[in-house]
Amino acid sequence: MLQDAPTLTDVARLAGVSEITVSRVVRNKGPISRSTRERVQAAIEKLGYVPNRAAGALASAGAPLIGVLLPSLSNIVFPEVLRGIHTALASTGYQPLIGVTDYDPVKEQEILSSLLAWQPAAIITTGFEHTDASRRMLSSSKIRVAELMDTDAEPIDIAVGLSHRRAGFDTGRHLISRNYRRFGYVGHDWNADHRARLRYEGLRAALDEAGLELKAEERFDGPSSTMAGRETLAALLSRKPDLDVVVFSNDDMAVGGFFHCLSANIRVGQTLGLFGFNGLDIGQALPLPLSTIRSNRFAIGRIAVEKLLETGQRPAEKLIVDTGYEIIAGATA
Amino acid sequence: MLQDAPTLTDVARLAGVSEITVSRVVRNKGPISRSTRERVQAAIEKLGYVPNRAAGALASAGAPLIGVLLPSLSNIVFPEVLRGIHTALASTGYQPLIGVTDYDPVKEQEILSSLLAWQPAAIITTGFEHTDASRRMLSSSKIRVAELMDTDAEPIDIAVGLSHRRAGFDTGRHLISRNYRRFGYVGHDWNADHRARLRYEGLRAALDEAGLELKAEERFDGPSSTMAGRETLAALLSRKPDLDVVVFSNDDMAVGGFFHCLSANIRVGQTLGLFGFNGLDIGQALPLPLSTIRSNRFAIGRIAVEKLLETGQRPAEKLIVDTGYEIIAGATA
DNA sequence: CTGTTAGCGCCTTCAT
DNA sequence: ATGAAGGCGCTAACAG
Repeated sequence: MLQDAPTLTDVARLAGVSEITVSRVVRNKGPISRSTRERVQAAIEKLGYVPNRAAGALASAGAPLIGVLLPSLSNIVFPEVLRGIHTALASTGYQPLIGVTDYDPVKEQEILSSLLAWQPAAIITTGFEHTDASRRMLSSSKIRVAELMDTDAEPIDIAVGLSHRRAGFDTGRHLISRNYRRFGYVGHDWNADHRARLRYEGLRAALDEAGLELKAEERFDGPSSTMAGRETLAALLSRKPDLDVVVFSNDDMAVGGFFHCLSANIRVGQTLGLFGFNGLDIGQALPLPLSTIRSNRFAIGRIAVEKLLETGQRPAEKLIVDTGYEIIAGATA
Repeated sequence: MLQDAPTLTDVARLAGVSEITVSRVVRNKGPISRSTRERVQAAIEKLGYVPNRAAGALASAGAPLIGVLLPSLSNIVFPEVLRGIHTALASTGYQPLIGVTDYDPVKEQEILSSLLAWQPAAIITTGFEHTDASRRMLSSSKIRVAELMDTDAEPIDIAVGLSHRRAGFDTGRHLISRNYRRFGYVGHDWNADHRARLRYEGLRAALDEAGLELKAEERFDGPSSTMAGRETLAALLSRKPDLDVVVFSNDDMAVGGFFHCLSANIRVGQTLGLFGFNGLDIGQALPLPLSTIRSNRFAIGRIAVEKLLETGQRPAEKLIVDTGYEIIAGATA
């Protein structure tokens, strides 16, 4: 801590006012005459006073913090959500307190309880998969809660995201309309990534509707990565070489698939179509821009914060904000 | 906040002991008899008691928080450092409080002061470029401070990172030993990214020592990205086609350069060598693994936390931990 | 527009 | 091994 950090009392004494007056100036709250405000501000600067947030939080039963629970920092998607959160928070005086759950609801519960111990103004979490205890903590508290990424279930308070099922469905529809018929799928571990599974199911539904089927699928047993995409596509094609398009669980995997095609001399977009999900920059910088779906990750984070801070009280109505998605036609499918 | 959250008092009453006894059980501190501990723990579970951290922080003049200042979340390097920090923190009871500075020392200073307001146990920040005011806040407080990424200057307390100047120098040496002579350089904005500039200077020094020079260089005016690397290499080669190797400010840029070569039918590793910095997964998943240097970003975050928590007091001696780097020979240079 | 009073929930210090 | 008293720095609620 700061050594001998000055307190409200010190400032008040120097400015010749009471503590509460300084407090009001600091928080910019309540009516203060121009002259006292200036006197107080001078004293604050002179002493280099910085309010003690712990004291403030205790006295007002609430901290200017937003608890943020992310499943992972390895998947670039979540740093981007976090960037959106940070951007929206920048001018508000709130700060994010971050926890990483490793896609584990039990770990989420532990971290949640330690975040709640700070009496944050709101909690931002990911998806709808929580333990009963987490759900209870969140419901019995009255703080605002945003569940991000997904809109395919009923939120506790606010949901911000997109329908992954529909995104998968539209992927299928889009590719069918481009005359692809022999579909393959390359995925990663979806016990962890529930939303990848929803997209897969949407894809299957679209194929079904058109009387088509997945000719082959292969799932890497681990998190998504470029290397995993590369190796898993290789494995898929060695089993089933005559596919005309492969849908990947996300762009990381698809970019890896693209690299495999380069190595194996497969003409992407002609012999074989490739389709991703997310619309990452890397995919669009490829020699052939990746065909994919843009999920609006930055917007998800930003909008979540905006909605959460609109009202301190949880409204009667649950709110679902669909941030949508767009198909990026690209050149790989 | 939790509605009617139970307090120490409630637990104490239920367990038939005094508050301080409960406090001791919760913090696992001081002598407690087996039987009272169990009685108290039962009461805690029964009530679902969660300690109020704000009150704890106020009473003990210090919060179980680590302030973390990162320049950016867009550059994958920093989420990886953060991952290391999180991993090391996981079992300690400390939580990270994160601020993003956008490479702006003034913004850093503002965020620093608001982090310090929580009385954190330590501050982790990036590089050595701080405002005088920041430096004063950090010095006059007695809390531990780690400055990450870099070891090319004197730290306030602890530095954890690598010498970017030497990394640049070794890049030059390595490429010269592989008989490259006609060097080009593709960079990004180094007003923001000071360390990219150090690597550049190291490279120049190595060339100098060998009686060589940079035949051409081009810097993108903005942050590094795959697309920037792609376009900037194209620009460089259109001006100066007869280079035999190009060094990039980092892997993102180099991967973009690789993509340009694919599009322009330049045979990488034969007609033209490419060299990056960081050792990102994406570079190693390319059809030709990228020649680059592995910086140990995860380790930097992890070690910083370990060292910071070793002692609460700042030791007399400043500590510099060199996490080193390795040349990844790769296949592109 | 400014001040007084009374805690917020916990921990430190000292006693027993 | 346990407890009593007091205060950390701030703010809510009310007065004036």
